[in-house]
Amino acid sequence: MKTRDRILMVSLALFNRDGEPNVTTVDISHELDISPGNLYYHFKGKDELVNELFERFYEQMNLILRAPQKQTLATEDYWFYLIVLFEQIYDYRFLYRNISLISQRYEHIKRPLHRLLKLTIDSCSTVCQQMHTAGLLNTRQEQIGLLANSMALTITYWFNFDNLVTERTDDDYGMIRDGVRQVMSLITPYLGDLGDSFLDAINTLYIKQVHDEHHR
Amino acid sequence: MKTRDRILMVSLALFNRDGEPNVTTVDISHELDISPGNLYYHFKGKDELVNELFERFYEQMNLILRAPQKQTLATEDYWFYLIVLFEQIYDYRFLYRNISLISQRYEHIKRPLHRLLKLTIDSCSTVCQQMHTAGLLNTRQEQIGLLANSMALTITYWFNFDNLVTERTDDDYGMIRDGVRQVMSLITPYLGDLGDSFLDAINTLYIKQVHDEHHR
DNA sequence: GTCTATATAGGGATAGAC
DNA sequence: GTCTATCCCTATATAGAC
Repeated sequence: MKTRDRILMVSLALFNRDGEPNVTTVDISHELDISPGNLYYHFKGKDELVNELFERFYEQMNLILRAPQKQTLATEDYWFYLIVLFEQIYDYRFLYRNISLISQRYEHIKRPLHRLLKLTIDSCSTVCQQMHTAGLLNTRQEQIGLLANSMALTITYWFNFDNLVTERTDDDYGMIRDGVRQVMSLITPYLGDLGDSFLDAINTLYIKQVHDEHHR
Repeated sequence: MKTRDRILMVSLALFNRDGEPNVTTVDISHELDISPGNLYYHFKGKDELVNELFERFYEQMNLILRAPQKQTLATEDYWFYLIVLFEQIYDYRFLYRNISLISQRYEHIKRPLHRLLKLTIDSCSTVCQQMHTAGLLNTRQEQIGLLANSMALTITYWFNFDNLVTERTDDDYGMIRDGVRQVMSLITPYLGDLGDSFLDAINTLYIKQVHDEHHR
């Protein structure tokens, strides 16, 4: 594996673990057992490092978030869709952990990040609209905007919130599971009769997963 | 006004405007037209400054968040309650803007901040429980936990989210109004028949406020 | 490509005069 | 209480040898 790529991988890991503002170029090079000078041979500076990580994230997110607009998902796929989305964010959660600061400090990231957030709302909106059209979602038109906001807000800040409130270790997959569940809970009240059975299904799956983890 | 208090006030204003990590002790003293040395005469350092601001916030929040547990609110007061809560957070929004970082950097703040978040969830839970008992909230017991989570998450990150997504100027009162509306929207689907009229009432008030602002 | 050594800058903090 | 001067530390970044 090329040094350049190793730097990117280790940086991502450290940023996610300790938070981007708390990780220095010296920390990164030390973790890699290379000299700081070497790191600066591969990257002009910390900026370029963060920018490149963001770029990779951006490409992926763009694909994921635009998927619902390209083709209507099957009902049973919404669940899966959320998992994919959460897993992607989880991999680059450092970007969301100090989102204001990163948006301020890294000029190149500011605009595309803003676009991603807008896109997240749009994507949620599209999904709701599709469910509404399919007769699944029993909601008034003006509620959809608010609902999409709530979904996007939850998606954006879930790991942040969970991290502050619970005592989970950072690599706990339950973070993702609970995040998906939390977003789902925003939709269930609009599902009408389906809602209850849907809720039961989620809870069964939820309890099953917790059970599985416990006995692993 | 004593210098010590002026320092606190100006610090709060700068933290809120630019974000705590971007404000230095030199910035603060410069804004006050005093020397950095003078600032350090009144406060041991930036830590003590932030800690004291947080303490004031903590006292207030404690009072507000415990109110619902002390006595059941009248139905029409929930709206008002949310406004009070959002206004308090707005005054110290710098604490929420970089909440992870502040929780990491300021050891003294970590635990009480954690308690405040827990308390926020509890408070939301209590309110939901009360509405449920009063027959207003048509929800299954296990949904209340998730609902309280969503409310707390929205309350915690609203200004953050709004700030990233909209182009509002920071002193726009609409931030608070929309935040309240967003939290309310989480409850409305459970209000049954009342929900629609409630939703209409919110929207009327909302449109009225926007209209008023526009013609001020 | 990688190293060592070092420059630079900024923020936090103190000493001592007034 | 307030100021000036200054120190220290840390993080970013560069120069030049290997």
